Amino acid sequence: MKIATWNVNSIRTRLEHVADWLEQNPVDVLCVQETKVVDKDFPHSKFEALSYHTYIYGQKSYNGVALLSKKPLEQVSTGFTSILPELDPIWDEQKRVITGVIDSCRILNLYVPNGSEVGCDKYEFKLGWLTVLRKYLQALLLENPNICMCGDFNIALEDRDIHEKADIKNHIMSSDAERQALKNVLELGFADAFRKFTNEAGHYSWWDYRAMAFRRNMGWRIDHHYLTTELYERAVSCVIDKAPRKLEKPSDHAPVIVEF
Amino acid sequence: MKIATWNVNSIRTRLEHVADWLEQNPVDVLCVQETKVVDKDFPHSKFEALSYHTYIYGQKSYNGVALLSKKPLEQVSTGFTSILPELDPIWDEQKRVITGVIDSCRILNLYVPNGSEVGCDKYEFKLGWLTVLRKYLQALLLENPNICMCGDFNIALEDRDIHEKADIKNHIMSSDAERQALKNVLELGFADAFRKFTNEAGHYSWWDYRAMAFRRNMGWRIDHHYLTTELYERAVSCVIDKAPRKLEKPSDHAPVIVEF
DNA sequence: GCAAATGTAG
DNA sequence: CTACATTTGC
Repeated sequence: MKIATWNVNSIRTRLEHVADWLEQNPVDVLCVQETKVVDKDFPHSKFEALSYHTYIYGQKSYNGVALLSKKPLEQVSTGFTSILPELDPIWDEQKRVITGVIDSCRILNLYVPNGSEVGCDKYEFKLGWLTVLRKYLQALLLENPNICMCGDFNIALEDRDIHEKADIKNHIMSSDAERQALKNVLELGFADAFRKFTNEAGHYSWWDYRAMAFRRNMGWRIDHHYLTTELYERAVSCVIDKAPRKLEKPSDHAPVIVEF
Repeated sequence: MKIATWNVNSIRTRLEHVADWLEQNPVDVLCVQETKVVDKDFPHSKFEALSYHTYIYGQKSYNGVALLSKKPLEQVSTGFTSILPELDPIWDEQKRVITGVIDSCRILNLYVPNGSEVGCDKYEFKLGWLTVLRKYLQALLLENPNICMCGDFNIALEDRDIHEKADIKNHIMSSDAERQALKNVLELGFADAFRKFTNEAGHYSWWDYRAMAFRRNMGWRIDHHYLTTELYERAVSCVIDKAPRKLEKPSDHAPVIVEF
């Protein structure tokens, strides 16, 4: 089974890129982030024409996630509160979480808050969101031993995941508190699929639009597949496809594909 | 000699349309309105590559006029105040006037204010601007017996120049005061080149982007060539080229070409 | 309906 | 650097 994750930075603007990529890379499930579209305007038909089922959780302008799946998904749910009803609804005001089950494997598609800059209100929201994610996963794990948690985490967990080694501790996406908050999540029993196969630095999934970052390979590896033990054992590959980032008007992220 | 006028609604957005059109229609002078660009950002090189000289008078976001000429122009000047220095400088805050001489013929390229709606401040400004234009022309005529005054006049002088005959008197671009203000200008000795050759209604140069106006030919003839007597006698054709209005992302105006 | 500017987010 | 919303102008 192949599961891909891709922050497309607007599904409508990137519609041709995403459809073309799916035709070339007929993965079982594509986890999409930053759809930036309300549900009534999601371009279902383009993906239905490629024989994909669509599951969406969108909002106006910002955020928004979707699952595109060859086979129908089961037990689809959106947001934290559908699993944790007692939760403060503020955690679902931004649409960042969608999940479904395929072949007894729960696919969890996340768009973790960016956090803007270390110490600001959005940064605190990001850290809080990750503690909510931990609780949410504890609930999921009770029912689902096999979870593929993927998406745009907006965190580079290790220095080898970042091109720039200077001032990492004060930078958003690599500060100690962010890394620790993510480690606290992973400690529930998740491992990084990409690092099962590749140990070197220099592999990234996101390059800022500014300063010709892609041409200079000044990137960050912030899009991940975190797998529970059995799935991690079964994993046979995890690769970043830089090709779509080279197209005209690309997303700033590249798709990442795991096979298990 | 062929002189064209075309409100391009942003020279940068329409750069390919205008360059392609000039290649297909190598007129001697193209008078451009609504360039919407400051002088330092005008795309000179595109037109120089087509062997055109460029003379510009632009501003940020709004208005802006340009002359594109195969042969160098002489006595180029911009704004009313360069000819009428005693004039209140408010009349040149908006960049709407550029002129130059070729083969003893003065080409005057105008972007007359739109006026928004009858009776408002902008409407009064439009009427005032036309009285200033009259004074400006009186000065020009002292030196130049042959003047081709063209551009976007934002006035349809006769009912046959408008698709819609209802409520014309209260509509911007066809109110009595606007028509009279323009007639007062023309009375200095100008005649409408287009009407030398075509008497029927149904010929327009502008169609609103809204309500599928072009598809329904709900247009207005507001882009004109007004010629002094000798030029009018020499004129051999005056045609509206609707082809560019049919392209993807067109200007709302079509070019109009006079030959004399 | 379009184009441009501004502001926000990333 | 890019995407989207909003405002202004036509």
